Amino acid sequence: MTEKLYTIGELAKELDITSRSIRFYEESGLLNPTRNGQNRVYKKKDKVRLKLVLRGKRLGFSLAETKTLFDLYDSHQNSEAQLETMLQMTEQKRAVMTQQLEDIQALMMELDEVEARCKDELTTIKRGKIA
Amino acid sequence: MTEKLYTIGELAKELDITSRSIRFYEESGLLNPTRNGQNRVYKKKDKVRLKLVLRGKRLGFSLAETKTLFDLYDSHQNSEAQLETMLQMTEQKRAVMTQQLEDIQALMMELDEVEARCKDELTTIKRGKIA
DNA sequence: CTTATCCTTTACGTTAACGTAAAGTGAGAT
DNA sequence: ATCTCACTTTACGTTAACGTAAAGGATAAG
Repeated sequence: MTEKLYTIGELAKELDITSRSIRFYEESGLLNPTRNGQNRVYKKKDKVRLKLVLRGKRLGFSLAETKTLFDLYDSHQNSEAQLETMLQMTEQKRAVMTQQLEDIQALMMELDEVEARCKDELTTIKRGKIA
Repeated sequence: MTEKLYTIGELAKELDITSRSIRFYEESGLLNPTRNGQNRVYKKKDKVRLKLVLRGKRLGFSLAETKTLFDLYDSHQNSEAQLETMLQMTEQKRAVMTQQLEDIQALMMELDEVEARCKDELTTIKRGKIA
């Protein structure tokens, strides 16, 4: 069973980003694809990493933050200091996400209201047109 | 009952941002405080707006997007086109937030795992120290 | 053989969201 | 009176995350 490989273009298309972005993430130390000659070759593992980067972005992580997490995760040294740094970061992120959850819920409710009003208004307008 | 008023510094301190940011938001058309001479005077309504801007930021809204929403909300013209634009935007944002919710849940679970491992490792290390 | 389509590197350009410094105004305390 | 402090405007600087153009190499199709 041979592993599935990707070119940069394929990955870009599939994840709906540009090749430039992928190269930039590599420049930033977030990816390390192998090479076939001068061309980059991405494996499943690389794709997973890339997806993690994108998820991080959606959640408001900077590339630098994501890199720190990757580095911590990669270095399997697990020194006491490292672990505590890790726990500290997770704690912090948890707080941010909790806040985000609150924000999302609040905004969702407001969107519901706005939507209801809009639809109300629209039907009123249309009734006017009929009459 | 006289309404409570704020200076820019008070607002900045309370919301933990800089005065510069608040001025920048005004420059961007998001705020319109009254003046006492040359000094800005903020009322409750302005504070609410500012809070909305900050919540928007936490959710990944650009200032431009927030402004568009404010403008749509402010202009009470409620033309059919306007309303449909509004509905379209809310729909779009709802999608983004749904994605964010998924992302948060996924990450939360991973954080749980990481935390568990870290704590495990730490107690192991400490047991080693005792022995 | 050339045309097209990927890929590559190098390097300068761009945008958002402020930071920061300079220079000045107005009110209150000493 | 002058000092201090919070406010003001103007304007240039900064950072992240790419965009984009230039110039070229490799491979498959016509």
